[in-house]
Amino acid sequence: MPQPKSLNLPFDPIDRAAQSWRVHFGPSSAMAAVTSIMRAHQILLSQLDTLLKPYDLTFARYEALVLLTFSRSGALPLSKIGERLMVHPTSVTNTVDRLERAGLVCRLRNPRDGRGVLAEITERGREIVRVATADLMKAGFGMTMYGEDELGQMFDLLRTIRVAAGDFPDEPGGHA
Amino acid sequence: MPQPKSLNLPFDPIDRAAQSWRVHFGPSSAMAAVTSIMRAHQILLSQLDTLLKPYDLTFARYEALVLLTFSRSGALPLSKIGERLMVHPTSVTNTVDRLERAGLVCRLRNPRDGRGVLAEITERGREIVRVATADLMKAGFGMTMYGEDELGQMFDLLRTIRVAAGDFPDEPGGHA
DNA sequence: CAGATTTCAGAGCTACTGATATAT
DNA sequence: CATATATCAGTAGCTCTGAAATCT
Repeated sequence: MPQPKSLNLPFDPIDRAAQSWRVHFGPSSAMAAVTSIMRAHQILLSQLDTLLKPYDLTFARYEALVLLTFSRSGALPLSKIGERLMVHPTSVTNTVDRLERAGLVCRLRNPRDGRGVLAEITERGREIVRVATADLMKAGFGMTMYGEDELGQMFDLLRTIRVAAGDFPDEPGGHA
Repeated sequence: MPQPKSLNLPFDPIDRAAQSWRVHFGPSSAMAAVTSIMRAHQILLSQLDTLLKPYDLTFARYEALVLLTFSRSGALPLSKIGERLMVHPTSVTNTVDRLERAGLVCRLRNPRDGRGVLAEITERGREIVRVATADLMKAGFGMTMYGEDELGQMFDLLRTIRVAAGDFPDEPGGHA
């Protein structure tokens, strides 16, 4: 049984590892939290990619498309896309390549900076975002087991590590 | 600037995306939580792999080594390794291949089941685990910005999605 | 023979390095 | 000229599918 299928273990593998860890090395809460994040990521990515597969999208490509939807003109420099999505420049090139081949995006020379390239979402791209987003929302982003309060707690908790990593300054002007 | 380096944006990109999301599609707390998990995973993996690079280990290979350390005989069937680490069988083969080539593990035919193969940690493997673990603990697993209580909250919150994914039954016999 | 374990070949995706062409 | 933007080639990692060999 690969990933998407349940593990169906009779015990929590992370909790068990944490117990062994405590015996062998000492305090293990950091290790348990890290491993939990890794596993949650794996579960979510698997579910989201499965939901998006009918549209020949990965979550990364979907995120890029949505970002373009949010922009006023429907077009953004590749550099800005990489910045917002927090991905490597070469990954952006690759992502836009795939989206362009699928006709969901087209490349334009940046009129305000000859060095740059804009990715502009096409009408077909907008349509795909509409239906894919409807699917994702129907599936609650794979987070239907959580209440609003818990989702907020998770965001707040994980904000700390993102601030510490230098993603952005820790200004109190957070979410409402 | 690649991944490990800070993004240094003047704002929280996830929070900003969540605001746009709310305007365009509606409630966005699930989306914000998912994206936060994705980013936290990326940050942590990058930091841990950097810490482990001097030992020619990835976090996945390190986890496998540690698991063997925890076993009584220092040897486990590959199938059991995949189960505990929640990774695909072919990934286990690959992981053990790399560890074996590095002399940290050796393969043995399972004496109790001719179909199976055991991975047994070598003395050199144990030594590497010792020093690598010391490094990781010194770095607090990249989680030094959190207190014990927050690490516990994170584990508890993420336990819910792991249970929902069918990893293990939701018995109250959690951690103490 | 049905089922479990492992391996292999091959594909896809993301990440990164280093080099390059272009424009500022 | 030094810097920024994007691309390309190549490497590496994990994941997964499908097929095969081996053994229970």
